[in-house]
Amino acid sequence: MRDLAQDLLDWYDVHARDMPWRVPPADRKTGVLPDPYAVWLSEVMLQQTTVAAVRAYHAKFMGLWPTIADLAAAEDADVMAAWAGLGYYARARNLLKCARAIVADHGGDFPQTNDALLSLPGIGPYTAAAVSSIAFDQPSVVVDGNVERVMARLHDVHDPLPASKPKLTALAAALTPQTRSGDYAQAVMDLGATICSPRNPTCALCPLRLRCAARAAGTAAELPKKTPKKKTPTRFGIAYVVRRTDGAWLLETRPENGLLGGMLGFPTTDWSDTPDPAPPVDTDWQTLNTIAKHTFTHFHLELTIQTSTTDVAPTRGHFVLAADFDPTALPTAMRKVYATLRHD
DNA sequence: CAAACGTGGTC
DNA sequence: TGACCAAGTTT
Repeated sequence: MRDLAQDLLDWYDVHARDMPWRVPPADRKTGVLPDPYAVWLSEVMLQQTTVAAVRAYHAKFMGLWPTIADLAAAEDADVMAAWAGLGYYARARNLLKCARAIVADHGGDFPQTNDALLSLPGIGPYTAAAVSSIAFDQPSVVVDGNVERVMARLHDVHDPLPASKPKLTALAAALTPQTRSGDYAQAVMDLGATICSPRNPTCALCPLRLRCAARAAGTAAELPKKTPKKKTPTRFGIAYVVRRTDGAWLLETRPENGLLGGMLGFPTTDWSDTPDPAPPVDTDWQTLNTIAKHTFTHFHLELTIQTSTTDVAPTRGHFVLAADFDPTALPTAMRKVYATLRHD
């Protein structure tokens, strides 16, 4: 009886998705492996993020910092600015920590084993397995959202996530081959991203359809089950937009930890049900008619915008000359505040 | 272990 | 409009 993994690899040989950080299966068969730096960068960017969103950022980072030594030597603010808009900013902070640790502790060479990678900042179970298998062909067990879904359907597992994760991981481990490990990891994820998709899976085209338990039971589309989430609350705040009389903008680098940590933005109040006003300058304020709205993972935010022009020294933040102000270096929530200024 | 942590696309 | 979803990690 043919191996499930072999069926998947045969499918991947024909249907592998094209990505700039990848080496196609035909080339991998001749012994060519991808640049581990490019693979690691892609995997961190791909955490909870679509391939479509990652492509441009990956190209930008590889252009600005072609090697891990270049990235390790970069300024924090430049890296955070380049990451702006991609989200989950702790990833960018940990990306730098990881690059510097590899340069300082590993001579600039990527660790090749799952366990060694796991000890680095921003590298958890998924990323350690992905990098060790894709960049070094180690037989690590890669379990991401795609693999969870494929395993849940293949074995018709109805227990809800995240409680069922250990069971799905064990099923994935039983299927992981000892050879072509990198291709296999990418094959399962490609299958989950295309054929075995969350909604309307195209089972008729699936290389595993004849041995899929959920396909037989007619339950594929409703798996994996997930425990229901709470509905997202709305929080409120004030964003302060201060211009100096020479046109300079008052901006503030947010604290390392917490929401939008380490990112540049306009000074704001805290974000809560009833925020305390916290203007960064003692001056007269004008309130805009339009409210900037933005949704984060776990709450909606409605920001009232107050503006002023003053040369009074602020109590927090720093002025950035108009010529040096780049709105694309702001996270999306702050870009919406900026965009509101000209449309209000 | 549950919660925090972004964003853009889709239904 | 709103809820769900995407190659998770950290605390």
